[in-house]
Amino acid sequence: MVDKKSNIHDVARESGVSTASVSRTLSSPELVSEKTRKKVHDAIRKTGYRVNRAARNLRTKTTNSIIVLVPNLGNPFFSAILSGIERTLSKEGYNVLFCDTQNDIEGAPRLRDYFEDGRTDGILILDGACPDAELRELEKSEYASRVAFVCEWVPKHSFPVIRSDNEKGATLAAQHLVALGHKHLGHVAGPPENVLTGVRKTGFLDALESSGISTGDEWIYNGDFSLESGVQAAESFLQLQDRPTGLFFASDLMAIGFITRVTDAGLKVPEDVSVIGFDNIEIAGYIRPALTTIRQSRHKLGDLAAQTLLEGLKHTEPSLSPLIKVIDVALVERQSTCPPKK
Amino acid sequence: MVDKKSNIHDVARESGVSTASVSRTLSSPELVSEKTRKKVHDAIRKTGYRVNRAARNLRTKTTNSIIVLVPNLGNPFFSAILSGIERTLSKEGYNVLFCDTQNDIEGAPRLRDYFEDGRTDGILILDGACPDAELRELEKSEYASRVAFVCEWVPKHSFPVIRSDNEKGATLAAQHLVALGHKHLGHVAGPPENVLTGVRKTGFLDALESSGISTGDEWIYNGDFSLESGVQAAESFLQLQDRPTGLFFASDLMAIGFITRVTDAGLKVPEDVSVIGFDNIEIAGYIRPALTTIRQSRHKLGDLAAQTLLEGLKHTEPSLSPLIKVIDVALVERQSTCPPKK
DNA sequence: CTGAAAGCGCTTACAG
DNA sequence: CTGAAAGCGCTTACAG
Repeated sequence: MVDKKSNIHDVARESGVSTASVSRTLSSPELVSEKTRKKVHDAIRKTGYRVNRAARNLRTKTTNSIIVLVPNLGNPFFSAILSGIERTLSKEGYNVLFCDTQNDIEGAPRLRDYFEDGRTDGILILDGACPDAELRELEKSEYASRVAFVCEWVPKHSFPVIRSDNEKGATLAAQHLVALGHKHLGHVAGPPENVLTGVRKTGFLDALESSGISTGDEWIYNGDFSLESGVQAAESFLQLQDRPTGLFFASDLMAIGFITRVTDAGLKVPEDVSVIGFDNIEIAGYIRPALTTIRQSRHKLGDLAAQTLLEGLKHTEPSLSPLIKVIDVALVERQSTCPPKK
Repeated sequence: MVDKKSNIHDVARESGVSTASVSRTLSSPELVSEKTRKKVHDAIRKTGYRVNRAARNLRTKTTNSIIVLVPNLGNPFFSAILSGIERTLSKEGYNVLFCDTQNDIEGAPRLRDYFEDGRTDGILILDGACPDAELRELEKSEYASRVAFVCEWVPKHSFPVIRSDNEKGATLAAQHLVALGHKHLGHVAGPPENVLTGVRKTGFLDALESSGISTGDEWIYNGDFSLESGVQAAESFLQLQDRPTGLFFASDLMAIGFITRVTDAGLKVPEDVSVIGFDNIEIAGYIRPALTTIRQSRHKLGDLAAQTLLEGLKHTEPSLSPLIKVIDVALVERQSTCPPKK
């Protein structure tokens, strides 16, 4: 029954109505009589007609697509977030394009070009290292309400940000360690230029102060969130004369890399050093000692980000006050923390 | 200098040539005199012109997009493959759309619709559970050369398949275990309906036979590739009267789940039971004991799949003999295997 | 090498 | 409620 690809004219002919009526029964059925609707639907079934997206997009100046900018698609940390984004967006009928921002360093279009291209209706950015100039340009443009940040963000911009409650996470980590009796603590942070690095570090130190622990002599190490940098942190830790008894890591992967290296060196976790991570990636519960960590609801993050962006597409004007949606986090106590040795 | 979005007419006016010349200098510059090209490029710079994709797509009946069908975007196993796909495709100027096949169970278009929609130029499928009827329909259609499978596949179809050398991987695992002196072996496989399950299981058993080990009494357990199913396998293993001394797992995640559970129960890996995985995911080298496994080049898999599909887009006719590209695998020896106890 | 013009397949103001 | 017609922004045979 189907063979040659059919277009709206074929359907119009088949059903004996105008192309306008065909188009309307598809886009605004309430404008069309039931009788016509039925004829059109029959004809569509008979012809196997499908609306041509390119034509519709050209006509309506819309793309039905959302671009997601990810710093590294190969990093499993993002997978749950992306899954949440995809689910919500595809449910609303959007195509989801993923762009790895590391890959197209060279020929990458400027952010604004994605819009002027007619390539996207909106952009979701998971990359805090986004070029400032391009963001400023977008901010002043008519596309300002079509951009949102997830997880990471660039400070001093007015785009919505959907992120975890990093401050609370860091505070929970500090309080947990303090409650166990630790006094000499350390922090393995992300890279200095990353937004999350500052927020989590400050949150951790502030919470220590509030708990009556004078800060200033903590051991601080800057990693890059990866397993390997956890190993590096361990190397450095092992050189220390006076080692902290408890450590807060800005990512689970770094915590895991650290535990592995330090265990190989003969130390015991948590007896010799308590370790608490951040993220609660799936494997955290499966390594031994099972990792105590801060749970981030990554799926929810993606979900909410998609919803927020969709909301933004409806308004032409960007919201006046910068919109920040903070997702709750929680301490997940497992085996990698315990009271310090006397 | 840029404000209102400009179109090809603006550029034509600005440069004093026809829209045809503008279009040509962008798409087929060799057809245009250098003088005209220069005028056009100047005008483009001045106006900030960008080709409207929807219009070009409509006109050329092309989409410049490739759809990637993934069974579960949240599964980190796929991330490296997707990264390879995205890199290769975006380098060639394609948009990459990811669709989670679990998500859109309901409103998912039939495969053929993605083409008739004008939504894609090609489809890359990572999901062996693809509906057979839709594949048959595609196979007979004009789109037959625009589809390729990666990692997994559906048997008895003529689409290209880009996959790892699963047979060799299973053989290497068997030979490694046998070389260590193991005689009583077991296999934790994927789910029965998965293509990889059969291939890896058969490869393993055949290699055992060839090594002079009579097969038939191995312990076989069907998991689903996940950490949790590795734990389940361990539960079952612990009940066994006469336990195998060496186990081959169809995924690293299952191997890791198994090690964790069995270690909690007081067994020692590898002394009490040798474990070998499949995949070589990054964490495999960081757990303890470090996991002996079979390396799959996931990035390369994605890369080659993208190239193969792109190649297919150039030909109208599907290749006569089904195209199968097999990527080499290798044994990665670490700490989770050793000779059996006497 | 260049331009005028048709047309890709839709949607939607406009008129009835 | 319906249809005729314009037009979204390109590309490309065709003629010169």
